[in-house]
Amino acid sequence: MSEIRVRFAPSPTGYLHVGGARTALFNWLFARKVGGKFILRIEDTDLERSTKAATETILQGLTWLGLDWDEGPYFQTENIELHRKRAYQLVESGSSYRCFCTKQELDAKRKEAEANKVAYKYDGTCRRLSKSEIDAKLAENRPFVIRFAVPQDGQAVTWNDLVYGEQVKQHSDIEDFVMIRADGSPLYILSNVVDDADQRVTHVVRGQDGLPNTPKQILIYKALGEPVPNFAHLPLILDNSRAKLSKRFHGDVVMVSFYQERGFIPDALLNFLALLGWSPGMDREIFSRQEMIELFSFEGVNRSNGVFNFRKGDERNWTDPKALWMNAEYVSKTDLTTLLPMVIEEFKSRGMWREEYEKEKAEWFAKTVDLLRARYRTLVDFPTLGRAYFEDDFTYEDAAVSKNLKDPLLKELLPALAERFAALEFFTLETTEEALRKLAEESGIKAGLIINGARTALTGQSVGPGMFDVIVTIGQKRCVERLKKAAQLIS
RNA sequence: GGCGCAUUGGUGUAGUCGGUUAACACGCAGCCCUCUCAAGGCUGAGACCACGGGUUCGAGUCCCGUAUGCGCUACCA
Repeated sequence: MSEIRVRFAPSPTGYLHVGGARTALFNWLFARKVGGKFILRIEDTDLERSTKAATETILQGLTWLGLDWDEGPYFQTENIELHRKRAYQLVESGSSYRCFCTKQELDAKRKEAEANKVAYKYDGTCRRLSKSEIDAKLAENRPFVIRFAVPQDGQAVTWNDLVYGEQVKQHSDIEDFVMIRADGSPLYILSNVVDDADQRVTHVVRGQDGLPNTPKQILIYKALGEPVPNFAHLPLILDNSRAKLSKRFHGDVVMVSFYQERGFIPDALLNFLALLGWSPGMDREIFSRQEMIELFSFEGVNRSNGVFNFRKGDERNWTDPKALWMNAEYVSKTDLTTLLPMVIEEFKSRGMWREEYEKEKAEWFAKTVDLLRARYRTLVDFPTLGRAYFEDDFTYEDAAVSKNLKDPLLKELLPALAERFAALEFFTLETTEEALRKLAEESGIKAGLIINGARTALTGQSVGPGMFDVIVTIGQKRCVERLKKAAQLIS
């Protein structure tokens, strides 16, 4: 059994989007599972639209996701000579031919067919050209394209798609497609096959939009005398109105880089993407990379298109709620030692990182992250929602202030609490709680009033971890200062 | 228009060879816990398995048709 080889072959015409990431993921999972090779090939033959920046973005995205490739990146443009050579080889062998029809002629025929409501298919005019006719046109320097001569034998192309099962396509339904343009450049349909053959790809795993041109490609493989690879087509990802996901319409949510910016953990995104179109067939949804690798199979891939459940303009659910939930799971369940570097990175990129966090306050930092994580959904939440735990210049949320700092009694109580906190010799969960409850008791009011008032005074928010954890985390000195300061907020 | 693929609650999915009160998760609602919460616990609503015919004692599961959606239909990739 020879080596199994798969490839991810994006065209560098933009960012890496979630659909592409999922295709890459499935290729990667399969390769890792069977001990094969995962190849990266950049299909940059569309010179007009391909950019160096897009290639960078794609590589960066895959790297961030941890989808490491074993070979490449290969660039399709570097192989153009081979593509051309192979096409001419087919002309020699008679399975392809030069077509001198002009675009204008073809357009006219297409229009006519449309007007008559007949399916347009190239009529094979040039396929019937005699040797002398061809030589004559060549002598006149007439431009030509190279078309594949689809067998007219009433047979069909068949293959067993690993996801979609047995497929049959009649030769008569396939037109003599163009492989080489008049300017001599190869088309995707050809380049793709030649590169896959050249790179000895054994399994073509790609989006379902590649399904219709698979028969054509199989025809090319056969004419070239190359082994036909296995094909596995993946369902597409649509939006909730069943339209294709696009940057133009949906904005940044389709870009992998956006998830990185918004604080996603790569494993969480991968986990979510994997389940969008694949299921290991069990009542579990959280899988580590290793588990996904072990569990992956094409039989588990769904055949119907998946819906990316996201609504524009919902700030809280800025992407599919399930993706957010999954990321939250990862944020709160990932080993702290694994999570910490990611959080630290987040602080660094926001200029909130301090030397002491990796020295004398390293333990404090880790504990604080651990305390906050259960309520956070993304990495970004730590420096933003959690700002008050790390910086003194946090903001008081209006809603929190009006909810918890309403009672005039607090104007006296908060400073009083500050006094008692300041007097504490040991600042612990127990001592702070005792001090606070005692104050409440002596004042004849419910502890909750002071607790919630303190919450907003200390963090600017109305939600958070258990209050005494918050108090101890923020520390004696800062608690005292903030309690005094907050009293001024009360009218 | 032609060719192809698909169709289980709002979303993602499970339902091997036809016999289940159609399962799980997200989301949603309510309740509990509690010093708060977007955290945790519990409960619930929500699917006549697209529709119509068959086959069968019995179909989400098999067959045919229809509808709908999506893809392809380029000298784009």
